[in-house]
Amino acid sequence: MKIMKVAEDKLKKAREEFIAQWGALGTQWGINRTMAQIHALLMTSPSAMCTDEVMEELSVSRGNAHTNLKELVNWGLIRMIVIRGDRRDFYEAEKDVWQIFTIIAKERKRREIEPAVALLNRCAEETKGLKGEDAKVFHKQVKDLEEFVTFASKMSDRVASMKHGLAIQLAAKILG
Amino acid sequence: MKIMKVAEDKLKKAREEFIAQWGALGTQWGINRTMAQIHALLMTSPSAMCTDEVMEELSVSRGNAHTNLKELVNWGLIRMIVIRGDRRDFYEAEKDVWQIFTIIAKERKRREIEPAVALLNRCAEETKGLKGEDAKVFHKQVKDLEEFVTFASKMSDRVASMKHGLAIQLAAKILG
DNA sequence: CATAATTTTCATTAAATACTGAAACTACGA
DNA sequence: TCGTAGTTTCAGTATTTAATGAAAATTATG
Repeated sequence: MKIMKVAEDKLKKAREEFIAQWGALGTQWGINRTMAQIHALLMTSPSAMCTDEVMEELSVSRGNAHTNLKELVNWGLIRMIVIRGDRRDFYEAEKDVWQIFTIIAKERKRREIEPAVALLNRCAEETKGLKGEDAKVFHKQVKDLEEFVTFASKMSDRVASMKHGLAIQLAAKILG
Repeated sequence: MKIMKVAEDKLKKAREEFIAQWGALGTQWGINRTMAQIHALLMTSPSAMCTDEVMEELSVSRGNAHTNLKELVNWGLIRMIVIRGDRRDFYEAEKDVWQIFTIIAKERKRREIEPAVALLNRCAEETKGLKGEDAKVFHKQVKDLEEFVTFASKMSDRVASMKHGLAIQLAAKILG
């Protein structure tokens, strides 16, 4: 089609920008560009897509598309679906923002918080009761960090396990 | 000193582990290893340190030490101090965990949240009122994300600007 | 002002991470 | 059982990011 309606063109441009930039942002939060782009693509797609469509839309290799689709399935941000009479695997994104948030919070906790807590625990334990100025300073700092991070972790769990509506109520209290 | 007391040895081991592992964790949250290690080193140091001491302790180059010390000062996680009669710059870490938390939250917001909000705003604006199934799907998703992220951002501000004591009270409510 | 101590910059090198493309594998229908 | 369409893996390559080390700039001191 040579001539495209202005509205269609606008949408296409906006969507392309969204996908490209979401990919760039992804690298900021420690997920690779392709993974973030696929996520953006599927979140804003009106229908499920197969691997080849993803490859085509983002101009990436099959291996790259495949790896990142699987990773997104692992996270729970997208799911594989089967279409009757089609041998290919299709994928669709979770679109509920609260769900997306809780999934990401859970994953971040697993990768960023839990190892930190484990380390802090270990270091606090190993230096408990040691004498001397240096040991005191070290132990206190590590202990303080441990308590704070453990606490923050519990809070995060609590909030992430709420129903969307309840979380909104809580937020209203805080902001109000 | 050839022979070291057991207690000193234990402390040294624990501190070395803490610094090494904190560095590894740092890479998970998108800050480079050296920066995280310097932070760990200074947080658990009983006194301020100069660049050469940092280089020595972590076995890193002058350039690397310098760059990351400056970056930590920028963040506000450490500060430069002057010692009478010594030309060298010394550095000491902020040790209060609530302060550390608010500084990190602020920086993360600036780097991760704000650009996302700007993008979502732009994309929602550009597709407002467009006709067609695809445009509707795109606009709704982007709008939902925008609202959620804006909201989360406000919450984060609110919590980070609280005094430690108040935050604890609030947390007690949530956990209670 | 000269010089010595220290900090800062930056071109180069090294390390970590992401991507490609082709081969191996799997499942299915003829 | 063979051929085909699709999926999965992975060695090699490209890209991105971090670290080095030496030179340039800055600052204090006699």
